Amino acid sequence: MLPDQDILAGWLVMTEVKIRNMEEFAALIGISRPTVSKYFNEPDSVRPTTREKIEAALAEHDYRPNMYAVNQNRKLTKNVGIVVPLLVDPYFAEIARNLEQRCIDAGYRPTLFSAHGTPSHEVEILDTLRSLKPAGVLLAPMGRASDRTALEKFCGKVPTLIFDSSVDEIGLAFVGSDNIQFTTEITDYLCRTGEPPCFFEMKTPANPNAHRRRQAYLNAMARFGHPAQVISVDGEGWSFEEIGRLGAHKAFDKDAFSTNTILCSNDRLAIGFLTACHERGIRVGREDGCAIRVAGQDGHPHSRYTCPPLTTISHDYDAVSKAAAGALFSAIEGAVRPWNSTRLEGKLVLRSSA
Amino acid sequence: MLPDQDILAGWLVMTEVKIRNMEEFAALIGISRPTVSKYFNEPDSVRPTTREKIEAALAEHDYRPNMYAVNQNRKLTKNVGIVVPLLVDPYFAEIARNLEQRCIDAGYRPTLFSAHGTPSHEVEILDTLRSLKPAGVLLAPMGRASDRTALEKFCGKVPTLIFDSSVDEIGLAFVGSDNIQFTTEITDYLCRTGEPPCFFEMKTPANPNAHRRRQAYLNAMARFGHPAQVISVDGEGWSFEEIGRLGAHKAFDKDAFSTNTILCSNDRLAIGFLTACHERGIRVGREDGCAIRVAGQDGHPHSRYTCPPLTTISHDYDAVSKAAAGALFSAIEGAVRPWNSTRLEGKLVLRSSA
DNA sequence: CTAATATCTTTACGCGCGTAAAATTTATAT
DNA sequence: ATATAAATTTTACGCGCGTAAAGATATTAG
Repeated sequence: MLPDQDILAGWLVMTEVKIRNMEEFAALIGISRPTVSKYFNEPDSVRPTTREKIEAALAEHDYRPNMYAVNQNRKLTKNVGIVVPLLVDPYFAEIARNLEQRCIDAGYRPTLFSAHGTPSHEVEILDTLRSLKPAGVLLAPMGRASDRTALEKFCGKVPTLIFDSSVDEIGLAFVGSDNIQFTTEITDYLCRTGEPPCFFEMKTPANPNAHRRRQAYLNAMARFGHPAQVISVDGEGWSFEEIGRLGAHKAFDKDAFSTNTILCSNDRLAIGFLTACHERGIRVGREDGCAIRVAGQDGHPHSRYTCPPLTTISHDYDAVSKAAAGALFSAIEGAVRPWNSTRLEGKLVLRSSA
Repeated sequence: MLPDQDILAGWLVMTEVKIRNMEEFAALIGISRPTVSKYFNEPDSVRPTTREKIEAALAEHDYRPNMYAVNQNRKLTKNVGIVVPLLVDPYFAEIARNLEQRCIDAGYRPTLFSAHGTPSHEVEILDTLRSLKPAGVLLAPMGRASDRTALEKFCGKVPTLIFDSSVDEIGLAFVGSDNIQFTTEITDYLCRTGEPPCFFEMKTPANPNAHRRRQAYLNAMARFGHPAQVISVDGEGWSFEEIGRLGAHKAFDKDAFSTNTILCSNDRLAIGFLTACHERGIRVGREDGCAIRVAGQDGHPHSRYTCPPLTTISHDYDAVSKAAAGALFSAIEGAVRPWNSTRLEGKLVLRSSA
């Protein structure tokens, strides 16, 4: 019960009243706590007139339910975890941003996590996540380095949608880009507009997308009747630019390229490749006077600003995040569907590098 | 109380027992719940022998306290909010990563937030943050567009350390880089090694760092006895690369540069500037045959991979985040100090662009 | 206007844990 | 061994809210 003098004080001084809990807040408006509780869980479940009263009071006295008390008994909260392998990579930052917004719009409370390129970190995140009792998780796994057992165990306990990089048949479903289409389309473009490309990649790529892309390149070249060449460079970890740069230098040193067109497995490798080209004084582009053409894959946020701007095939960020978030939400809300994989097409982005 | 058959089952099947709460967990080990509770709040506060018993049980039955129940009564949790204006900018992603790790190492639970370049988002984050009852917050404000009133109000309720971009005398303290030193040092370098630079910036910069840098440039040029030229380009928002690119084109069109050396207010502007140069066929660098020199400021993670690699003056990421996190933690743990401002020096990174 | 229905109020309990106080056991010092 | 301090157990209460049940009230349909 709220003492009368407090109500009076609140009436006189407005925002000065400190509301400690739902009880006090309800008393202030003159309705019962259970009704207020109902409002917070489903605003439409109360009569319009009471809803107005609550919202009016809400505007004046900035009370909000104690989220810890709210979630204590709830078996599933409104939390959604978003996990990416490396937030310092703007590609992941961008898709995470997109997913985050969709969660908010759907009434969930997203929390962002990055494994920062460290597999052990990924496991710790899953651990942390479990104690958050999330309604669901959107997870872009690290890939090869991921602890499969830990992932599987986690997916068994929390509704998890895998995106970006697939781990076979784990979680609710997979949503990502169609890497086959990516590489096929850009290979096709490169073949049509100049010398057929070679394929520049990491020897031990971080995730299976890279393998799909290599295979798609090989298939496309075979279909077009061109000789294929894959250049796999050394390097571990997530410093793709540096790996690309060093690998390019090494390849140039060995005169490894049998063509003037280089298709990189991803944009970050291509960025490093371009740096190496600049360092060697090699002009890159499709114009006259350029020695080689370089293309990437991903539509990395930075690809527009490389020198020359990078021709690439871009993820449909919006479509991927929409599909991923949508699939998770419908699963959370009860839809039961067998595991399935959605792979969305990318769009060619023609710029001056190739 | 745990029924005997469950204990037996636990003994036989090990991890099969589902422990629902601290009561059951304590009963399993044979100690009292309050002691277990004490352990979780301060492992050293219990006798070594009991601690061992608890940790042994912990290793076997993956029980962890319900964090919602734990935080419900706690006035301050172990949560720490980390808020940046734009996580898609690798500069912020990198410093956030650094801060996050320091929080974990210090026993706090960091949660990452990005305003995604939208001021209203920043306010919403502060709102969300309040309901998290964080022990403290590390906040890099958006700057000019921030809602000062909201910031001030928030800082009055939650121990908040401001970093990166200062808002005068708000929060516990400010930790950031010494923009004066930044610009003075790189201006000095440019003057010593070639034509004195002009200063390329946004007309309406996002945060006060830009003003400090411009002023430091003007002061340095005056001190060195060189004529100063500031080129302020149009553009709102956080798409610095595009603003730099378009601004550079416009400036070149008007033949605005009175010198062959351009010092950009930050690296992202410089990246856009370099793109414009490439688009116009202008060779950038300090070597023979280059038309202009371009330098940035920030030591952006990407600056190593521009073409040419960007000469810049880099934040001491490690020192800044160490000072920021340290100041917050000591304040949380009771240290009372008047508001103060720490500005750390940057290090010149010489690359081929200037 | 009455009946049926939707909404609200009252009352009451439980969640998982923090935490205080008093009694008891254990460790350490004399 | 005894006194003293430290750690632990027992007991008990409260936090802020979800939620169920039963009765009261308001709304809508007929």
